[in-house]
Amino acid sequence: MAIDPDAEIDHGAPLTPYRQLAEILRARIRRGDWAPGRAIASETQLVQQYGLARSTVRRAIAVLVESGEVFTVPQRGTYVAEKPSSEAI
Amino acid sequence: MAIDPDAEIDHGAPLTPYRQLAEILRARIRRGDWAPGRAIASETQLVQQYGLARSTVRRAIAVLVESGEVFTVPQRGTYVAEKPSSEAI
DNA sequence: TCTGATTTGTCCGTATGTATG
DNA sequence: TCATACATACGGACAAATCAG
Repeated sequence: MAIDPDAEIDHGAPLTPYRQLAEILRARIRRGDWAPGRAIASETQLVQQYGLARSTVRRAIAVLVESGEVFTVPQRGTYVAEKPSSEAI
Repeated sequence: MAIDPDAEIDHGAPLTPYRQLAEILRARIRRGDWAPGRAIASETQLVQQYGLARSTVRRAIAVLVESGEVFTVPQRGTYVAEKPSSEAI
């Protein structure tokens, strides 16, 4: 059961908003919205797109950083990590 | 993994443009585009070649000045430093 | 001496994005 | 939600010095 990359945040769902967003972003990366090495949407854009607080968006990103799927560069943005065993650039 | 001397600036990359340019210039010097004691391209030329603001170009040059790879002469240009332990002039 | 082109030096303001409270 | 701070990037403007003619 894959998560819908185009899903929206459901504040009434059992899963907390930040976990929902983490799953959505994960699905969007898998779909190819942002290629490895490229920046995902900025925090400001995600705040506007999903109607969440900045702190919530940052928490969602932190989940993906924790799992090594993305990495944040200070004063630059959040980037999709390169796949471990995949085709070279 | 050597940096490509012919690379272009990628504004979407994690590395900031001025750092990218610093690496490119470093690679070009190593390649021999400009010999030790010779002036590298002027700030204006670099602005045109790489599509960056002059302040960004200057910041990139500052990186190389900081590391002693080049030195700037006011109203003259930026020159490639002589190699520390190399053949004399 | 003068003029114009070139080059670096310096400052301004605006915008974006993250970091923090 | 709001505010502030910091780093980065861009664009513009002007100054000062150099050099060629």
